Amino acid sequence: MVRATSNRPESTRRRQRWPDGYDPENTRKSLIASALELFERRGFDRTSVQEIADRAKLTKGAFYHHFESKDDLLRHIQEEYLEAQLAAIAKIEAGSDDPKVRVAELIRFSLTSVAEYRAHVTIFYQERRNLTADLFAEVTRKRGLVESAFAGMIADGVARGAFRSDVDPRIATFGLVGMCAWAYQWLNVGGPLSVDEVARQFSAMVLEGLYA
Amino acid sequence: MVRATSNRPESTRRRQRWPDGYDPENTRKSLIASALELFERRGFDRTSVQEIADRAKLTKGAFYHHFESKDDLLRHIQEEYLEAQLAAIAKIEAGSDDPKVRVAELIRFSLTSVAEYRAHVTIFYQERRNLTADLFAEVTRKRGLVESAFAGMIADGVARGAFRSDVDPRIATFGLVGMCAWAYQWLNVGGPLSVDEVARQFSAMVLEGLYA
DNA sequence: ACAATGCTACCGTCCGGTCGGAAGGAATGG
DNA sequence: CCATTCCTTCCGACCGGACGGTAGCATTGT
Repeated sequence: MVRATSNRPESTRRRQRWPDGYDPENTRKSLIASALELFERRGFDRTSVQEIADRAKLTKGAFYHHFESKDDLLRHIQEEYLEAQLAAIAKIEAGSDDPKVRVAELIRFSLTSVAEYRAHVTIFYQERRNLTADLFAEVTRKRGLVESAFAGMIADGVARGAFRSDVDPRIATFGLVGMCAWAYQWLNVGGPLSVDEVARQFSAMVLEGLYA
Repeated sequence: MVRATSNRPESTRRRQRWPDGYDPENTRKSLIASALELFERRGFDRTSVQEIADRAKLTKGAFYHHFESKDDLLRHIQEEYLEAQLAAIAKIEAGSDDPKVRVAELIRFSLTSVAEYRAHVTIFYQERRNLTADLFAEVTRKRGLVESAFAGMIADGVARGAFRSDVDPRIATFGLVGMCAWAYQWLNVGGPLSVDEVARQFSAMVLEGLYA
């Protein structure tokens, strides 16, 4: 439970040259990749630092050279995912302002990111409580921004008469977010259901309803 | 990770009488209650048996008298929840066979059970992987029955023309289940949103759509 | 020389689980 | 009615192992 950030100022770090194209930053990446896989499959608590190092064909010493603590690594993973989320939201908000289009876009984007960042997402939702209190608050805040985007678009749709007036934007948002977030439990990239098809079905269900 | 069931054959157990209405079965219950609270708040792995015992004003010795292992307790909690789920499903299936009514009922029931069994639900979804492989399979199977109920009702609605013909029952089911299951992340009984109101909104959104 | 990188060995702590036994009601037998 | 034994419940000390993290050193490129 060590505090303190480990943000290494990339700009001030002189990169060392290693033989035959070896890049020391790769070890960091492979440690993260190793952790992503292990955390996703067995959870944060049941994955030891030793195992993370082993899987990356390194040692604990190397791990603790690159990360302050196990928590620090978790934090890194969470932020990696959140940054991607926020960037994508911004892109959608810069596009069409038709509420229907926006909601459909948001659904599709959410599902895409679940498929793409599967391990990140799983870890994000399952291991949030392992963060320190203040870090948890920060992560929750950023996550709230994503949900606010949903809520804002729906509220906008209601205000402009595109959506039914008796829709409660907060509740509808919870439903939408849940629908999409839950996909991390069952949606696999190689599976029988394509992301686009799922997105289309979800949009149709939510926008037009199931009724014939 | 001990196997073996701890099902004590109640019928063959002679109950002992204790002074002033003391019931030894209360010990078991308070251990479970203690664990429910701690598992929900801090997770299975980060809760020690000692803490569970402490909170119930007992000792580890007492705990291991009533449960075979920590896993055994988790298993007990999971099954407690699943039994309640399956019973409720059966009740709905015995009621109206109008697909629209059934889907609405299922949504309301799902949300109600999330509100009522909040700790159980949280633990169920977050700690499934801590079960042994075969127990996990069993739990997943039972959970599958619940989801099959959703899927069956939607497929039925499509077949009978109540729902649009281009709806994929599998995907719609995933959406519905996700919407409801996700409620464990935000729905609180004492909160500003009543379960019935949320259920009505969800039903309207899914059945009639958002469009004005 | 120096900084970055990675390795080995080690430490203190905590945790799941075990074990022998204490307390005391229930059953038995006289 | 008392004495003995048995069973259930619970206690508390303890064990073995695993885990997060540290310290010191070896190697290598600049």
